[in-house]
Amino acid sequence: MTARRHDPGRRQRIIDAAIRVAARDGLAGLSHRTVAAEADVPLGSTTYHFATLDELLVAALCQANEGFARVLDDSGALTAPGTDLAAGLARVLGQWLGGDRPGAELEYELYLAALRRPALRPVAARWAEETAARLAARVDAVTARALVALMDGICLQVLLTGGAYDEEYAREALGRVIGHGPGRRTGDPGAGAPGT
Amino acid sequence: MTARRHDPGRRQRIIDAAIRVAARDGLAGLSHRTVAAEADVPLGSTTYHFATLDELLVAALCQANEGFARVLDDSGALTAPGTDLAAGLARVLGQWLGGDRPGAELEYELYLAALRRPALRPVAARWAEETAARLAARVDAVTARALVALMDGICLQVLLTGGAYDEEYAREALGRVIGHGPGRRTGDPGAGAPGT
DNA sequence: ATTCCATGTGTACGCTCGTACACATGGGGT
DNA sequence: ACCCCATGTGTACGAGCGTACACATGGAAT
Repeated sequence: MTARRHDPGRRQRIIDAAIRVAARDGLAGLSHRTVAAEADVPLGSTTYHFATLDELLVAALCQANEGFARVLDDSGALTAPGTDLAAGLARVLGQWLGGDRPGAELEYELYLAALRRPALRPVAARWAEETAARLAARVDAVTARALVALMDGICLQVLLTGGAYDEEYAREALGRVIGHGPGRRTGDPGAGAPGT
Repeated sequence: MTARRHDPGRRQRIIDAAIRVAARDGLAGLSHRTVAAEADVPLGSTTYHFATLDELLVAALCQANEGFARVLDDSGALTAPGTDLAAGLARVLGQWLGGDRPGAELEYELYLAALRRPALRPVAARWAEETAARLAARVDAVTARALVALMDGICLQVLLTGGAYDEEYAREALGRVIGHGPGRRTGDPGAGAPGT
């Protein structure tokens, strides 16, 4: 296992190169050759470590999935029981979408690729489950699932339509999903007034 | 303009063929040649009517977008003021996802392609706006936007993870988003109990 | 010391692709 | 009647692709 005679980090460097290529040119621009060029390794090396592109995509998606999870964990929105969860999640989404837009687009493109590539589905499903599990520290399981779905949908609309992210709108929508569950109420039922 | 000497429906037939190809093999399998073969027209004809693949995608997405809209309209969920909107929407999603799964996957794949193809973004944005506008007949604008996002996220998770669609869960989540707004309350706050 | 094989490297084949281009044809404006 | 050009058709070219394969190399097992 420890035997990597010449280039111990070769495999990892290929994955990193694939992520850079996909972030720059999209999944459409990802091929054994482009990755090999980006990683500065010969073509045969990429085909040796990842016989098929799907294998490489799975490895890249697994690695990219950690991006949002890290932002979520670092935010402390889940660990502080007294805080407003909806506001915390809305802020996390803003950080993620605003901080590294190309990276966010890449993560989402890899995630969405599961629609047509069955090999990626288990990885995508695992990401959704793990995110829901993190949220389950603050709310019940059904609410957690719904929150993941809503966050997915909000991100989707921002990234797809190219529109700006509206944190206050996100907070309001997330708050409604949390509101009826056993999670903390924001304490002001009038916040979601129909007027506006 | 009315001048279509030999094959008046040529352009439309190419769009239809593109949709069939994309539904069968995915966007990755869509090319001028595959579309030409499916439509039974020579290669040059597809390049003549759609100089670039993006043009063809835009035309296909515009046409595919009508799929969900039709299901939504036919359901009557929006036109009957006295009914439970959340339940109606949940049922519509079930019909759409269960009725023509390949068609639904195609619609979503085209929709999601807007992430990397700016040419598709206006079309994707228009779909979201129009859907929200339809919902605005029953709820306020903010709620309508949130409902679209949540429906997007729910469909996404079903299609991406390959899991089954849970209509009762969808009804509950949609109901919470509507609940705080001017829409009808379901009247049973205990429905979202953490137990199940 | 010798052997073995996981790993690394270079090259070639056949395929599909987008694009370009030359030519055919016939309806519509003149 | 005539010509024009939008439309239709066939073919070719160069590029990039996945894949396969033959060969190089040097730790590790013996």
